[in-house]
Amino acid sequence: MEKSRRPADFLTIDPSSTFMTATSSRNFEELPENFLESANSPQGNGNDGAANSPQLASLTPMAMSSSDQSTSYQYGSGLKDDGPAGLLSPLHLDNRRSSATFSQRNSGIYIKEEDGLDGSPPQHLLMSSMHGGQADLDRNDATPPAVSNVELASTMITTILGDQASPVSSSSAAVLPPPPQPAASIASAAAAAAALGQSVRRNSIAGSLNGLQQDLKVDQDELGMLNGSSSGRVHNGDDMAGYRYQTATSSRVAPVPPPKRVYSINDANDPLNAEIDDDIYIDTKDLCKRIAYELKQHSIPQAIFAERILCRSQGTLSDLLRNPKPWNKLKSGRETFRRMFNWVQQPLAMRLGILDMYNKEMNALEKAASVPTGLPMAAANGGPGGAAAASNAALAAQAAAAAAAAGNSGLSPPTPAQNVRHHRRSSMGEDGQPANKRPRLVFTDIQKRTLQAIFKETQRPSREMQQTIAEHLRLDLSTVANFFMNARRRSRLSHDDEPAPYQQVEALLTAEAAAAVAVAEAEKAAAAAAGSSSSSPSPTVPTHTSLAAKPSTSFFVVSAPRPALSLLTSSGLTPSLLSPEERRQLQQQNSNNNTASSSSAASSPSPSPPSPSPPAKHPPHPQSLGALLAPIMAASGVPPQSPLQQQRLLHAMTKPTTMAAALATARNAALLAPQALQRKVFVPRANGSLLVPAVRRCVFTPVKGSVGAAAPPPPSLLSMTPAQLVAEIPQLAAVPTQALAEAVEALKEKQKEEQQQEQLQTLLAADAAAAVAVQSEPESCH
DNA sequence: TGCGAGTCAATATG
DNA sequence: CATATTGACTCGCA
Repeated sequence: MEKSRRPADFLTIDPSSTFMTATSSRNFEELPENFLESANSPQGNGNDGAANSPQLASLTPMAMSSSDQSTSYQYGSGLKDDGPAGLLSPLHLDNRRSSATFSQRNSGIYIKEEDGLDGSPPQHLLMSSMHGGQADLDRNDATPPAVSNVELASTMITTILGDQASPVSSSSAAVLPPPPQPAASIASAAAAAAALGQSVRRNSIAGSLNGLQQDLKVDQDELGMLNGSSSGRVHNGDDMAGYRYQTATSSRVAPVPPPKRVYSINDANDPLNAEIDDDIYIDTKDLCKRIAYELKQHSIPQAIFAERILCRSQGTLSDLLRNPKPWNKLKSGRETFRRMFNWVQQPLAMRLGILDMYNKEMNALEKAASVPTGLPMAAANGGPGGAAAASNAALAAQAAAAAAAAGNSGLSPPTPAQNVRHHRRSSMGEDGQPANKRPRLVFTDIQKRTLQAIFKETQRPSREMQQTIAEHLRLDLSTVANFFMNARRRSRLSHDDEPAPYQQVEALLTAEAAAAVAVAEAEKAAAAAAGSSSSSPSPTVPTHTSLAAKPSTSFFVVSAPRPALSLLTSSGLTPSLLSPEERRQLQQQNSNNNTASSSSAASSPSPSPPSPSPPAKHPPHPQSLGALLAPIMAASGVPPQSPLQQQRLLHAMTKPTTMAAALATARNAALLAPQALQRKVFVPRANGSLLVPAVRRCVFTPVKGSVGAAAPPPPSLLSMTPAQLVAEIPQLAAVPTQALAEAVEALKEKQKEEQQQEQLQTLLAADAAAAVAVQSEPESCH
């Protein structure tokens, strides 16, 4: 498995120590349905990972209370062996109290100084602040409201960090005017804390790390205690009032000109831009779970988080959260996950504060006077339970503080993706004139079905084929190209769970399983007929007992997938891709000009497109299912099948495999019990890999080779091995095995292409009428 | 130039 | 209203 990661490089999130705690049962309803499952999966289980890989690092659990002491707190110094670059140095805190200690010892952000930033060696700052109260804040149903802690915590922070923060000067805390309100003091404290972290990082104050850690240790312990017991409140009971006030104050305080949303590519001041060592492997899956949890926990809308933390759109975030690519597969996309990671590493107050900071920034930018500045998260704090309100009050204050800090500490907006669109095509013209805002194209059902069906057959159709498709579906070529591009990528994405290396294989979709098996069957039959193979081949490795010695001469199939049959019949690869309703509609619509309708009314809509510009190049093929099958039946001698069987046959026949496969399918389909499709066969890969049975796809691995000198064998022979071919056609004995094999493969390829094209024609023709009918709606495709 | 990656942002959907 | 979907766009790379 390529997924196997070097333990040392595996940075995962320990669900058990983060949101998978006894925190509260109420949380579970907000968690992904498979949350427990996944959280306890080996991959996601920090404990397991920790056990197996002592260097495995996990996300710091924050805002969590748990008696679980066995966190995957593995920021061992050995995590990295490149000396000073030891990312993620551990925060060694004692565990006096379970909840507080737990979060304490795991909290802190780990920032790696960039090597080239200031010339100093990479340094790592362990910044941690008032998250002592996080546990309580989050555990709002199990702990008395931790309210006044804010003040105490702030004081504490100020005391502990203030003096270190002061030297920061340059960009952050020093800029802060004396806060006029008590709340502001909190803000300044937080600002100091934040600034400290940044300054430390910025200045690479490596030496201060140890001392700071010590201080933080004490600080956190105390904070934790304080937070866990006190009940006062800095201000009155109006959390949001206080918060808003704070926000407003900080806004005033920081007369920073509306920071044009200019993105710094790499702002060293931004903790979210903290570098993550290349050797670190972030478990994006867990990260996303964690993020999703955090967002829900604090009622942070995706849009807010996406825009203010990640500088991405809501849709992007949603997509990432739902379909995170493995870290090792990410390229520039790591940036986004890195920010997520860094954000989640922050103390709770900081996390929320940053959000607010960006919020304010945005407000200033957009002059959205109507937009309340309050915390986006749990603003109304309808959060479950009254305790939540209380704790969130404290939280809000902290957040406000952090916000103030962040807002004045030079925190920069997120780093933009290198390839984000910088100019929206839908840009409003001057004076709000809605510039040519072409409505977004939405494929019609027919278009989509057709495209998807084709995609199943050919993930990468040739340019010509795309052109044909575009013509038939009345779409732009670019649209078709985009579709396949997107489909490929998203298909790839959705299959990321599968063994990646195998995806490099010329992967063909499910229905091929039938043909694949048929091929095997045909081979077997041929072999038997030729009398060459004395004994029946192994059920799992049909006919290929002798092929091990010459793997290049043949192909195997990997795992005929279980769902093959059902997919075969439902994949829509029938002459019509229409639903029954659609068929009815079309039959009605076409009843007028539909004179020579196909014989099979049930499955064949009128193929004659009444379009003004019919695709002359590709005249429709009024073929019914029966008509399509007839030749096959005749050729194979297979008696008429049930409709379902016919569909299977047709499907198999139209697969982009070889005609041999189709014929073999036809010949054997009747004999093939559904179980037959579950047989396992194997594909010898160049790298020796094999697909596992669970793989959904059936894979052919045709041998690449030049066309040999051998005469083209009949289609049904293409599925044979050279030995079988020779047995079948003695004349071929003179042909070298290798040449024979190559010739066969070349022919297969050729036939495959031809059939793809034919199939496409059929497909398109069959749906032409429907497509036209549907597309003739006012929407028009282009 | 074509493709893939990463996104945006309009729309769907719940 | 929040989240999910998805066609199209931009950028980097081979």
